[in-house]
Amino acid sequence: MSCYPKIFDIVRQIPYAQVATYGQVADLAGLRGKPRVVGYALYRVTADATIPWHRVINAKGEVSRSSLRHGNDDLQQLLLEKEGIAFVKGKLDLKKYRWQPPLALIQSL
DNA sequence: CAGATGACAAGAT
DNA sequence: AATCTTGCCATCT
Repeated sequence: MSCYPKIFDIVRQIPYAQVATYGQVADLAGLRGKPRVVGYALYRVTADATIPWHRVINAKGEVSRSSLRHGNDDLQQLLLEKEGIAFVKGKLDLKKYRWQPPLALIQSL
């Protein structure tokens, strides 16, 4: 089991109806420039942890579909839509839904 | 042990 | 605007 407490902690802090990009999470987790590690961390823990993994998306504002997921690639988008996030052509408005991390978190970089 | 892979991002073309 | 290239690093084969 990989140990990425920071990443989980960050993701867990994403509020309802908001999303964060991998780069953003990586940045806040002290992994500046290593968004892939975030993806991997989530990929391994998702099934185990109770974190809002669906609120983590790529920088393009789309949900990543790999089909290697829990089993459902549409699930993520579905959950987000359920939270009130509007998808347009499989993409969402990052300007609108992007999570703005607490200042304390930013300063702890 | 070495090479390939991947839920990505930012810069260049 | 869209696609290609490079960087980065844990995990997989």
